[in-house]
Amino acid sequence: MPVLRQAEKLSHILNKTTAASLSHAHQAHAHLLKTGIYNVPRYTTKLLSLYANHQCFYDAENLLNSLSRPDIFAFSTLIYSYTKFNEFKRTLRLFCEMFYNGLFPDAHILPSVIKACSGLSILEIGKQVHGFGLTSGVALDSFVESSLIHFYVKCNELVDAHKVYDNMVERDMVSWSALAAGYARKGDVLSAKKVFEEGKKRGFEPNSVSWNGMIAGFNQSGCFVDAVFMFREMHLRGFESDGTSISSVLPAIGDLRDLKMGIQVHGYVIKMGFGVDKCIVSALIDMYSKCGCAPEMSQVFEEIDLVDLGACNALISGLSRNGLIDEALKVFKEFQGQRMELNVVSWTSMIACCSQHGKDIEALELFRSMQVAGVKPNSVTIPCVLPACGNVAALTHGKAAHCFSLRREFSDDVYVGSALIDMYANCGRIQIARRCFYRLPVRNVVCWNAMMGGYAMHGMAKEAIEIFYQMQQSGQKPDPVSFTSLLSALSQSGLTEEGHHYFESMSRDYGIEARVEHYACIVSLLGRSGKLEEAYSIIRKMPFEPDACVWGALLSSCRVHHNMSLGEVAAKKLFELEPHNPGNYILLSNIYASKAKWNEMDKIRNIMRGMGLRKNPGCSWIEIKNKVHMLLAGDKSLPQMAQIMNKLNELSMEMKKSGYLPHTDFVLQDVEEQEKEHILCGHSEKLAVVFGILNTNEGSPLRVIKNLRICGDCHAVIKFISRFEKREIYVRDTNRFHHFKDGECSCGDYW
DNA sequence: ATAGGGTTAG
Repeated sequence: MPVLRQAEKLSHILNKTTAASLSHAHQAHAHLLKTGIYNVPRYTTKLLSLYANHQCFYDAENLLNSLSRPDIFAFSTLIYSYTKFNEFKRTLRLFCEMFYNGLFPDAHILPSVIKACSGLSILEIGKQVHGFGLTSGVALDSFVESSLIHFYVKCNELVDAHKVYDNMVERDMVSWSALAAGYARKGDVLSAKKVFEEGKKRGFEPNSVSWNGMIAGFNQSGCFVDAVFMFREMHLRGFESDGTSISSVLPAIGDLRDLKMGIQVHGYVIKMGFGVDKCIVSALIDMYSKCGCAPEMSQVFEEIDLVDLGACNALISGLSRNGLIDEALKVFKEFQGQRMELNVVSWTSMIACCSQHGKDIEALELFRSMQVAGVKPNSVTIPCVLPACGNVAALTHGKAAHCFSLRREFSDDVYVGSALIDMYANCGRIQIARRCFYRLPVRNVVCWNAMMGGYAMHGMAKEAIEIFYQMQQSGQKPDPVSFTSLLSALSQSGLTEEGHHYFESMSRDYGIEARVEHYACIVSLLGRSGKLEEAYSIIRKMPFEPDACVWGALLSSCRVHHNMSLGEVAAKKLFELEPHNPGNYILLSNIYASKAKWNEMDKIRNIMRGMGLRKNPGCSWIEIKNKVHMLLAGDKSLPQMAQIMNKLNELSMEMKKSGYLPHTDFVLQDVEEQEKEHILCGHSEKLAVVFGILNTNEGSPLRVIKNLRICGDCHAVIKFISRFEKREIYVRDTNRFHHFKDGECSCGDYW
């Protein structure tokens, strides 16, 4: 067959090849191979683009590699497609190969290449591409420059983005809306609006992409008021919002809890027929959930014709946000049953829901199930599951999650890092927490606060103060949380003077007004050292209403220092603020008990009984050989209970011999006559310690975590055990570690 | 053939 005829045939096949039929492409490819017209760019380029649009990248690259002299069109076709399908690494590889083939990119290819650099957020490579563009002159093109602006914005280099913008000969709508959106995304409201206005001054009307970029940008940087403002402005200027603007503004409306506005937008959605848009529906569900409207949220979900995953996820997190944990779990299981392909967001939401609402074991179980289900946890999942590990001392699970992050290379993420610091500190491994902290290449305020909080929990005030100064030396300003951590560290160590100093300094030197949690810290700081009157006078001078935490801090201090009159004041307030919290009644009745005011004590107990309130069950966790054991006071079902009781008896004999007497106050009021005989009552932390002694090697330290405050009697008993059994014992209660060694405790006597 | 915008998890 003459070459011409063959070419015609090929051309015919290629023209027949629609997006739907790949077989024609393969046929044409075979034809190319058979004939000698392999290097006719017209055909190969067409074929390349067919392959690429079908995402048959293997075939496409095969074809490209078989060309003896691929031209620039062949490369640009494939590069364009790679970028279009987010195959950014392939884009960059091909870009390099172009140079090896002696070809130089033109202004048509660079935008795709730069977009790939944006997608991968690799600043260095992008800068090199930029440099090449400048030296070759290719960068003097508005398309290239716009993509460069976007690239620098994406890499958080606003200054460079602005430089590109400044050097442009002719700016267009795309360039200034990209820059304005960049400033909006960074939260620089003034610059964003300035650039936005400048475009208008030059005679360009913002189009829908410009408006949407601003709304989305403000939304992402937390400038919710500005996001909603832009949305309104857009309408005033006569722009109809499209689906994108709606789904960008709804989260902002939700965060502002602006239900009225939300309902208006919902109405608009219905009117415009946007109700079929997946993103909008998810955003509506999210908005209602943030406004606390669980029924409306569920209704939007009910009305969806074709349920999509985004909406399911929004529903799960919405239920969780509104405290409907069991509902969320039910819905999650239902979706699973309906063979819904749950993704990493679904699982992560569910895990977060459990770990945020005290269902730690469930969270750990879900984390395991998700991996069994073949869904890979990501850098958001890890910080959701780690607190659960910390709460129940599941160090092995925590370490596994740590290893997982190392393998997947997101252990350097600031949120993962902070959660790791927190988890290790909560599991009593402050040195590992410390190592994680110093390993982090970049730290934000959350990391610093986590480290300070860890030291606080371990009563290491000196180290906490050091971190407080280090963070400032490294240019990180403290935030309100930093002061909470710092003050609680000082409070744990009884550094009253210093605590007072930093409390004053907070507003004076740092411009941070004391929040209610800071008042709670300073009250417990003063209360701990017995300065109860001073604490009370601070409460009275507070510029806003003290909450239950503040009064609670005062009440527990009164309990420790046996101050009845102030204790009654605090308790009275607490009974108003949280009438159903049994802890407050118990504290007050314990104060009465310590003063032998049996009548008053009985009165409080009767009130409790009348309200049907029972003491929160105490429980402790201990991890032994990779398994977490939960111990409940008086749990008869524990297999080793008999052994534990034997051991307790043995210990109690020893204690009697060395003259130990239990506290005479509240502990004995709570227990059965028979148990009083044993001196050692059934409190869970004590059970956990003995359980640990029975099940671990001699000399190895024990780490126990308790959900409530450690009991005074247990405190003394564990001190004894630490000496008698020659064990280091760490017990963490609600906010700190008690380190028992050689009959001493790191925080001195019972607190 | 080329550039800019969206939902749900911390």
